Amino acid sequence: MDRDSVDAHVDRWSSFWKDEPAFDPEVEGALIRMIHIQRRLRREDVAAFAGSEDFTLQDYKTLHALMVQPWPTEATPAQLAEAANVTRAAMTSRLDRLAAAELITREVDEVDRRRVLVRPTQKGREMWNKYIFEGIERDKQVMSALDRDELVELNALLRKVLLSLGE
Amino acid sequence: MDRDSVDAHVDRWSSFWKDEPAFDPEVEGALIRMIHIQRRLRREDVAAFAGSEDFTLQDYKTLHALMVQPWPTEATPAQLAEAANVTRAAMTSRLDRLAAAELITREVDEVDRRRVLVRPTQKGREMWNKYIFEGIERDKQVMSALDRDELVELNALLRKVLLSLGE
DNA sequence: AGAAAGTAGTTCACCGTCTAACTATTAGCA
DNA sequence: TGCTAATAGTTAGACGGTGAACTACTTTCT
Repeated sequence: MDRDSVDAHVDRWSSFWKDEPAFDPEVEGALIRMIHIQRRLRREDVAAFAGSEDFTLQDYKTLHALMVQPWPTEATPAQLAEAANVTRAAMTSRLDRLAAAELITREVDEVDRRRVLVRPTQKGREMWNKYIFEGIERDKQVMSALDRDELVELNALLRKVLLSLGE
Repeated sequence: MDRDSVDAHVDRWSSFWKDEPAFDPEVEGALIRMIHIQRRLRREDVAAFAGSEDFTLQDYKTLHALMVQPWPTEATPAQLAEAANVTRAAMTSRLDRLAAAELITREVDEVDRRRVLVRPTQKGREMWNKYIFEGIERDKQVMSALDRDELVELNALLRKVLLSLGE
């Protein structure tokens, strides 16, 4: 098996801390590798939206968080903020943008008038459709080194971690 | 094997796109799970530095990027920017903070006077030592669901992906 | 050697996100 | 029923990051 740059990094630290049981090269290696994979994917996503002026990657991610909701496709700002991993305050301005572009609607929930229900417009659905498949394709490309069995195995391992964290 | 929230998410989309070969639930599942694991870890890191006013998580990450360099422990701002995944402009202000706190020194490289060499001070090394082990401990906790063989297997899979990306 | 192109770091203006109020609404409880 | 606490969303101000200039220095090419 070939070695990657993370092996070199982790080896250095393993020898530096050879008497220190706290440092686990396999744990650090796995986490650093995940960061690198995410970083690569993010850079490709940014590049894909580089020319897009009035529909940014951030707009897309927000719209995606909405479109990915179970039927009926709607969510509160708080839910979208959680999904997009930003504060509700940040989500407010993101939704302002999408609403101004008529990609979503915001409607007060009559059952609980504190809540707002966000829904995609037809235009919003079409916009999402225009980008989602390219995104999926980039995802596939990034993971293309693994065959089916390996992907299944990878998911089994990651699932185990996630379940242990109580999500 | 138990199912996690990502399974539910991916299953929904699999049925929605059952005639669409582009969508690969294993690819999407793996990437989303990596995001969730990273997010969890980040939140714990943020929480660990919540009370720290004059030495922030960002300060720590920057200092860490430096301390992690091979001997002699030094780096240019550009290298640190790459490691920390921020622009050189952002790294300038980060280094300003660390230099003001006397945790690093900045010195013009006499061999190539365009370059600046950043080095930790004794105080910087001590500060890093004060936090690094807690960080390692958090990392271990997050991955504690996997035994040794599983960690090795996980790294093998991630390494394969990373090598295919040409890093 | 001298001009042009390239590179490293910094500065600046702009933008997105965060924290901390604040408003409106609902839930809990005496 | 009323009073308090909690919750959802928004607003305002501060902070950090980005991209684009700009300066200083080095490399390349003729």
